[in-house]
Amino acid sequence: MRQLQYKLKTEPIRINIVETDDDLDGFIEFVRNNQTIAFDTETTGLLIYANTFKIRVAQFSNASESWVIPVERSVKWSWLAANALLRAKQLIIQNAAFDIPVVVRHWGLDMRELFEKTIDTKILAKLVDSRSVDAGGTGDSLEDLTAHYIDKTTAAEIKGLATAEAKRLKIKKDEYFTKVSIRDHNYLLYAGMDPILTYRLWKILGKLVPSSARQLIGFEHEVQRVCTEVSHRGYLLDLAYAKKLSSKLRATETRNVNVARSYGIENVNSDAEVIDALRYYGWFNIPVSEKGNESVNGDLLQALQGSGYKDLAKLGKAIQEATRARKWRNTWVDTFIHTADAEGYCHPSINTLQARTGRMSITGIPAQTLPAGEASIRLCFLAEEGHVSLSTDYQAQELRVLAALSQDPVMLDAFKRGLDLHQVTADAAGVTRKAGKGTNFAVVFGGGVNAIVTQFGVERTDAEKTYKAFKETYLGVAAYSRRLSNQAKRQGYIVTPSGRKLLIDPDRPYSATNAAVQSTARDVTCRGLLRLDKEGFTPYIRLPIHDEIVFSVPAEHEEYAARRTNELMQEEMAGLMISTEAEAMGRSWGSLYEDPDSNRKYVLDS
DNA sequence: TCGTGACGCACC
DNA sequence: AAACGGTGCGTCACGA
Repeated sequence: MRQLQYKLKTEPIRINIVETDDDLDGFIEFVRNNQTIAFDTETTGLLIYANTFKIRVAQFSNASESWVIPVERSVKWSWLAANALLRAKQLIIQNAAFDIPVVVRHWGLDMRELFEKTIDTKILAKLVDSRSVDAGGTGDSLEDLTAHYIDKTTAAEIKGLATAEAKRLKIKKDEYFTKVSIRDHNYLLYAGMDPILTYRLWKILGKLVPSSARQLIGFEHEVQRVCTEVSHRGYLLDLAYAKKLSSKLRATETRNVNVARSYGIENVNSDAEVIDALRYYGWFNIPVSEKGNESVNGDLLQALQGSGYKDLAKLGKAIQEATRARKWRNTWVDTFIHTADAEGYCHPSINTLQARTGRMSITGIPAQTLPAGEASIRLCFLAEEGHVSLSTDYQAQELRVLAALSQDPVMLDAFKRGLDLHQVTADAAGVTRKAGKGTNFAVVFGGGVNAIVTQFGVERTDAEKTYKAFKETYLGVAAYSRRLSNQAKRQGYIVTPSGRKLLIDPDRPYSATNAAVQSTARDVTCRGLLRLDKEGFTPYIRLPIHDEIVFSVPAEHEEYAARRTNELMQEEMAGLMISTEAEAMGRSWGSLYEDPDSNRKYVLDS
């Protein structure tokens, strides 16, 4: 058997590499003697559901001894590794949302069984400090956490490994994990070290989770399990439609690129070229970015179209349409086509605790950033055969949460009476609903008059008037914001009602209100998600998106599903109902967005 | 040839 | 007195 040594600071680490069947006895004994085991895999990439995806190595560790099983070399070894997972009483994994679906898909293990005995160090780390490294926090990757909690040198070696090794082996970095020899010393050494570090992080982080947040540990693991099940099941792609849309977008791009070319612009994405051309045609009003660079943006292209100069208008429109068509194709449609699995399902990656407020992020199907109120992209996704799409979302979720948290009597009363809060704010200032709405949102975001003007396009005098009226009308919100802001100043953090500790930047204490609202709103959605799960809805969930959950439900039960998802998702918070609305239509997700008046079948308020 | 910063643009 | 919160992704430009 091959053994490697590593020195973690001063402590010797032993890494055992299985090379022949004779080496397995030691591994079996290790599994028998260690009820709690840290687990990790090395794979050929990150796209778990791609045809070419393979598990290369499986690693099992305690604090100082690691077993590396090159499962790629033997079905029997894969089987033994799978069995080790079944035998373990407790698994410690860094980012179980990756490794568990990997072994479920490739070794046929049961997802729920694995999640139920897993502690994810990434979840623990997020509950200790949810900030990214850029924001002054610990980050949540194994490397960043190792650097912060264990040892900087080790972290640097791991972080630099793939780059350095790719260079040494004269291959691209992306190819390293696929092409490196399964017997490569460094590859095996660092594969062996990963679960050692994970195990040690578990020991350290377990003690650091604040007492207020301890109740969230179980909750967050449940949320992760449900979301990983959703991701694992995937969302059915309408491949024929997607391909048609892709060529349509390509045609639009080509047509408009040719127009731009006739004005001397080869690359519509190059700001420098576009600006040169505009100057040539007599347009000198070029926006300047925050860093002082001239740049092309939507406002400029819009201004050209309204300029009254035929050529400039034509050029502005062409550039806008070309770049949009290209972006839509690259970002959405072609990505869906290329990442769909063999059965035609796309698998969103759901990071249940991505943002510092705890908000989720969804990549793969970047569901959170699809064009709003626009059907064509969502028409790529279908409910199952015989099913329809159902979307249930919270109504004015963040504003209701703000009302509940602040207990502002005017806001609470307005919601309880079913009034339109944007109009209530507008009326208090005698301005348009648009100004009222902008002000409501700006305040939730922690902004002031400037935010209302620049973000929501409100006249400055109206913005000033409405902002003032907001403060005078919702005295409870103002008091709540002061309270939170003072707390953040005094102790550097706030604690949300669920017990989540949110560290607030000392130079931005006013952001505490937004942090509390955003984080609590996220908790509302996640609690709803768990109630849905408990009642067996998980197989029908396709995507959670901030304040909304998208389902595929059997057509004959759509009315029941609409009613029941409403009942399960809504919840009362400090006397105010955070209510929902369910909407069902055709088979495609996009059908919820097209022709809303004529085709809508069910719209049920909670 | 890569990784990264800056930017714009999608969203809640 | 005033304060723009949280994300992901594609592209270009630039420097190692």
